[in-house]
Amino acid sequence: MISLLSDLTAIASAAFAAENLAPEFGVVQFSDRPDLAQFQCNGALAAAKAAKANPRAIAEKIAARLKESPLFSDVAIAGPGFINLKLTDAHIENAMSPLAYAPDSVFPDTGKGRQLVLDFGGPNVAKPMHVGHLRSAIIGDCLQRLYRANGWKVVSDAHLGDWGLQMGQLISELELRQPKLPYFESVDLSPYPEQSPVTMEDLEILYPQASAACKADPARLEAARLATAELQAGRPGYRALWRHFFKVSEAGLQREYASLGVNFDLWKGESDADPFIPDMIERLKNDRFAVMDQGALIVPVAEDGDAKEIPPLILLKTDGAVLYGTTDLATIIDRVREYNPDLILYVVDQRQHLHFEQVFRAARKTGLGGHAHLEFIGFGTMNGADGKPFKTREGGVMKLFDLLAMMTGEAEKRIAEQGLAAEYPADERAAIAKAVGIGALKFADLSNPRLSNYVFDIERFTRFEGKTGPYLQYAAVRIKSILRRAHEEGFEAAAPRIHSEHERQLALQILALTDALAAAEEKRAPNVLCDYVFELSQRFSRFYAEHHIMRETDVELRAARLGMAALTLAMIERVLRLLGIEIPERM
RNA sequence: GACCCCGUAGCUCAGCGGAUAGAGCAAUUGCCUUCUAAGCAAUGGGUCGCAGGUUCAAUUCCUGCCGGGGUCGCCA
Repeated sequence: MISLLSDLTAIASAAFAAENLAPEFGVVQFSDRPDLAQFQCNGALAAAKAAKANPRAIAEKIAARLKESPLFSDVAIAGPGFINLKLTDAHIENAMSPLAYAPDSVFPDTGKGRQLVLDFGGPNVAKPMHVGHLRSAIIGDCLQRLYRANGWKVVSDAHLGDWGLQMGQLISELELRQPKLPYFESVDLSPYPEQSPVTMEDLEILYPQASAACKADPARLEAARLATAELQAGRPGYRALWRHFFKVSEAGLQREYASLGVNFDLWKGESDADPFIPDMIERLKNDRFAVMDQGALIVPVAEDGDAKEIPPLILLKTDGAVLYGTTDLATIIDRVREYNPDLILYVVDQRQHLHFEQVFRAARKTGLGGHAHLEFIGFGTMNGADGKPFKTREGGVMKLFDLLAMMTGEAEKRIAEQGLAAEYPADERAAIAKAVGIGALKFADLSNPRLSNYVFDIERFTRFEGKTGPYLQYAAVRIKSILRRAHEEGFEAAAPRIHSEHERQLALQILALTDALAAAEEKRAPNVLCDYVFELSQRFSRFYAEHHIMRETDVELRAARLGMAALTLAMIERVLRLLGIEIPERM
């Protein structure tokens, strides 16, 4: 692992310590002024403030010590006391050399020995997946890949919504339509039929109608509530029917996630927490954490110093049914018992922030979270051109399946427009279009900071120019093409060397990946990776425009440049893999 | 009403205590008989919502205001 920033920070910290100043002042960062330096340390300014001393005088002392290190080709003081640093080319080349034969050594071992559980706050059973679930899937998938690559043990859970009111709504709706089905007898008639009475298509029609009926008619809502409570209480026919709903939906959801290239270790749902609920409630009542209030069983979670009143977490409704707060809390018990995680991340829409704040407080207060740090990873919405959450042209919620088809179609159009892949077999062309369409969508989504809302603009996302997924895929394909030709010509590659400013800038960016990976993990921010890989591709393009590799007659120089190209590709591949974006072999 | 997020170039967005505020798109201008020009090089474009405050230093932190989005116990 090569973390230039950590290494340089260690050296600068030692210099501060040697001057009897706090080593924390030695933080080194990439330079804000690339025209002046590669790296900078601003610690002298802060140290001067703390010691009420002259910042330039402190900077002079630190710089004098740094100049003793053979790593630097230049140590300079600028402005009020910035310490500007440049590395020697020899050091940059040395730092790159391990990467050339072990590219995976870029990954920082930040997660070593630590366990992460990733909760995707998944879609609801019996409802089709739509764009609202897109960001959770894309961001969550990127995070699971990133944490795994950085050495964490990761367990990801789709965590389907399968235990709430929507199940009762479906059951009572179906009961109304087909009262003769055995599931509705109040006595246990098991074994129930193995064949589901409904298909996914049936559910997609059934649910909106049930939902609308409940909105319009209080009696229907009451029936749905009752069915929910009875399902949770264990009524055999309802449980059997519910299992059919779950199975039928799960198959459909797995297909949709797979087409997006997203996989989970666990396909659990809220219902999997059910066995833990009775004990949990018993314990929380005994320990006086849970109290009755207005007919419901709640856990008060207000804390001193709250800027506003935080409502309590409701464990049991007046009718005895549980809510998602209950299952979320019980799920923590399950996860602590099963994995004893250090960290649990919830990748869920920002609008659920308050809900998770309540759950986390309840977990902390009652101690049932073990030593796990619970963290809410919120995200903004994908909006239409009108600034409202993205809808179909007809105003309905767009299904994920349709969105992916739309992206692939647009990609196909773009590829054809450019006359790319024209003479490739049709199936390869289709595969490229799919990779480009999905890559465009994922990159557009991930390159925004998580919390920002963004506007869906298919035309912009699928462009091959600018900061887009297709641009990056194409950049990688171009490098592949060069390497393939070189191979055909029998040209050897060697360790990358620095002969020009373009090579120096490219090499520094290659070496910045470890720090970018660590920063992306720490901030749980995929956009850091997007920024990194875009900058890397741009620097490669400059290098590529300036230095013609194949035409280079100096054999050693050509070999070093091939090595640089290969190393750049290796880094782009690694980052795009973390983003969940495929790179075609050719385009 | 309270609380949370957001207001930065024509557009979409970064940056979030430091040196000349960045990128992509759009605009203008060069560069393809040369590794895929989907690129590269260059130019123009900003009182960082408004008003105060803290600091040697504020787009960045604090307060107030204006504008947009969101949330506020028995849905998820």
